[in-house]
Amino acid sequence: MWNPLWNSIVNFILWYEHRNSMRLLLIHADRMEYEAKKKTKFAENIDDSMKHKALEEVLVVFIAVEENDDQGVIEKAIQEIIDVARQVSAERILLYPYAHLSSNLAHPDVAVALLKKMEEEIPTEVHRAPFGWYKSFNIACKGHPLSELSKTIKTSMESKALQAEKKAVSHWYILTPEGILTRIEDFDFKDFENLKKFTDYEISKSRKVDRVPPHVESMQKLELVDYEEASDPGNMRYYPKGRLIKSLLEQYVIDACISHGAMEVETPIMYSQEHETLKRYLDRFPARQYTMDGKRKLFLRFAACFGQFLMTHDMILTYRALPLKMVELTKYSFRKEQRGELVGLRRLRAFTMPDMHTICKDMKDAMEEFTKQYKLSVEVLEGIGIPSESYEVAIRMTREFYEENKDFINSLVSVLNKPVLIEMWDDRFFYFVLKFEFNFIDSLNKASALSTVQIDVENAERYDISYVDESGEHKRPVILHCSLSGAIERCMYALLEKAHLDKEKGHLPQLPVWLSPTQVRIIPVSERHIPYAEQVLEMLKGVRADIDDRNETLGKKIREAGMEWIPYVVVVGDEEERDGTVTVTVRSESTLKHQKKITVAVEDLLKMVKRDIEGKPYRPLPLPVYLSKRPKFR
RNA sequence: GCCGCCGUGGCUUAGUGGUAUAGCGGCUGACUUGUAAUCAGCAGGUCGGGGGUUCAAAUCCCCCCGGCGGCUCCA
Repeated sequence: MWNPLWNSIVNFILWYEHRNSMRLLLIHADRMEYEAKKKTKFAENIDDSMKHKALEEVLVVFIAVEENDDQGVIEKAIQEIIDVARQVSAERILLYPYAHLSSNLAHPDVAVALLKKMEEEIPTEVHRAPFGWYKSFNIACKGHPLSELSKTIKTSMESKALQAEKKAVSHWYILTPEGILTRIEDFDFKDFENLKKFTDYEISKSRKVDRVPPHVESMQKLELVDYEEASDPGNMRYYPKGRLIKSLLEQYVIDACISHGAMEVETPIMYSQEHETLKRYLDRFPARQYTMDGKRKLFLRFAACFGQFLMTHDMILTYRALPLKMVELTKYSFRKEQRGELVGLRRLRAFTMPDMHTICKDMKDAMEEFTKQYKLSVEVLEGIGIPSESYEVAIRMTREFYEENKDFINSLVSVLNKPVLIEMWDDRFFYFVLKFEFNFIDSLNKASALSTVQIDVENAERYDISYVDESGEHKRPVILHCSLSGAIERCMYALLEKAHLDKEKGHLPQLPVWLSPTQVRIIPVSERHIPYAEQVLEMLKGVRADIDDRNETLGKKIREAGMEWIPYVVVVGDEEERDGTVTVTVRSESTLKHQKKITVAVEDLLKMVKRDIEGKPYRPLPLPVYLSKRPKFR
C-alpha cells in the first residue's frame, strides 16, 4: 500500500513541469490519520482540534499552492475536488497542505489564505490539516482505479491571455505591386506558384509530408551538422565544416548590422524567473521555456530582447541619439519548441540569430527605419545566397494600421515587385502593430521565416524605456525588432534545401563559393605530382584549398570531390607541371554528364575564386590540408 | 505535449522465434593511376536502453531514450 502511494507522488512531481498552477494529489482513502508534531517557521496558529484528526471514507487532497495562484485557480480547484468526491462517493474531504508537490511555491501567507478560502467554499463536509507543521500521517488508500488522481489547475490569468490570442481572427489578402488588395480566394495564383504554396501553408494548414527533409541528409553526408543524442533534442553538433559555414554566416550578418549603424552588445543568456518585468512574459508562454531550478530560479532567454531592453531602461536617451540601434548575435536563443516540430536545422531549441532593436522617436521614424531594414534584409539574404525568388513575403498588421498607412504598405510591396501575402487582425493581440517576414519555401512546400522586422508599441512601456525630447519632456519611443537574416541555422537549412531544389532542376547541388568549406581541391595525378600540387596550393593564398594525396585512383578522387560539392576541382599531372597551369572542373557550369573543364594559369584560377568571394568574410580551411590526414566524422 | 511510423558494426542495409547478411568506410598489401567507386586479405556487432514472455528473442509484449511525420504552437 505504501509503495504505490509514494510512487504516485514521485511520478506526479516528475511529471508536471507546468508553472503557475495549483497542484493536487487526490487519494480516496478508507482511513486517514494525521498528527501535527512540530512547528516550522511558517506555521499557522491553530487550536487543538486541528492538531490531530482521524477520518474515514475520506477524499484526501494533497495541495501545493503555487506562485501566482489566484481566485480563479481556487474556483477551478474546488470544482475539480467536488467532481472527484462525487465520482468516488467520498463522504468527506480533507485538505492537506503538501509543499513537496511543487518547486514553485506561493508565499506562505498567500497559501494559507487560499487554503482557508477553499475550506469555506467547499459545500460538503470538509477538514483542513494545519499549514506549516511537521505532521505524521497514516493513510489507507482504497486502490480502486480512481482512488489516486493528480491534477494541475492552471491560472485563469494565463488562460485568459492565451484564449484572447486564440480568438484573434485573421483576414487574408494578396497585395500586388500595383497596390491591389485581393482576398485570397479571389486571387489568381497562376503565375505565382511559390506564393500559392506559402498561402496554402499559412492558411489551409495542410502539411502532409512523408519524407525526411533533404537538408537533413545533406547536413550529415557533407559532415556539417548532426544530431546529438546526449543533449536535448534540437541542440545540434557542428563538425568543423559546419562550424566554418556557421561562423562565416555569423560574421557576414553581424557585419551587415554594424555597417547599418548598429552597436554590438552582449547580454546574459539567463535571467531570474522572479524578475517583475520578465515574469509577465513567462506567464504567457510557460511551456516554451528552458528553466533551471537551483538556489535561484532561472530561465534561458528566447531572444536578446530582455537584455537589450533592460540595458536601454538604464540608459539616458535623448532625441539626438535616435534612432538608436543595438544588435547581438544570440548564441544562443533557447526555445523549448514542441518535440514534434523539431526537424534538422529548420527548427531548433538552441539557435543563433542576429537580434537588432531600434529605438525610434515616433511612429514616423519607425516606419522609415522599417523600410530601410526591409531593403537591407533583401540584400543580406541575397548575399548569403538566398535570392528573392526563393522566398515569399508576408506582411502582418492590424486593420487600423493598414487603413492609416496604405501608401506605406504599397511602397513595401513594390520593393521586390511581386505580390505578397497580407494578414490583418481587427484588434491588436500582440506587442506589434506591423511586421514582415521573408519565408523560404522548401522542396516539401514548407515555409520558414527568415528575415523579419516588427514595430513594437508595447515594450517601451513594459520596460519603462523613455527618451527626452526637444522640449525636455520624457517620451515613450517606438521600438523595432529586427532579425536581418533570421536564425543562422535556418539560413543553412535554406541553402541546403535550395541546393536540393537546384538538383531537381538538373543542376549540381552547390553552396556559394564563400561558404564552401573547400573552395579548391587539388588532385595530383600520381604521387610524383604532389610537390607541384603543393606549389599550386602555396599560390592560392586567401583561398581554402586542399590536396587529395591519398593513394586512390584519379576517378575516385574526382568523384569524392564532386560529392563534397567542391566548386573548383583542380587536376595536376605532367602537362600542368610542364606548363605551370592547372586543369579546373568548374562545378557551377557542369552537370553530372558534361563537366566544364578549363586549363588556366594558377593566377587566373586565383582571380576567379577571389571574384566569387569578394566582399564576403574569409576564414581558413577548417581541416588538415592533406586528405590522408583527415578523420571521418561519421 | 498528443497520435502514428522507425532504430541491426562509423555509414547504408539483409534477416518476423533457433545468438546475425552484404556493400561502403577502416587497417594491411599490391598497383602509381588523366576526370564520378582498382584489386586482394584482415579487423569490427551487449541487434537504441531496461524489463517481461519462452527451452530459445534482432524477431512477441511493456516501459524509457532517440529520429521522422502529423496535430497543435512559434514571444
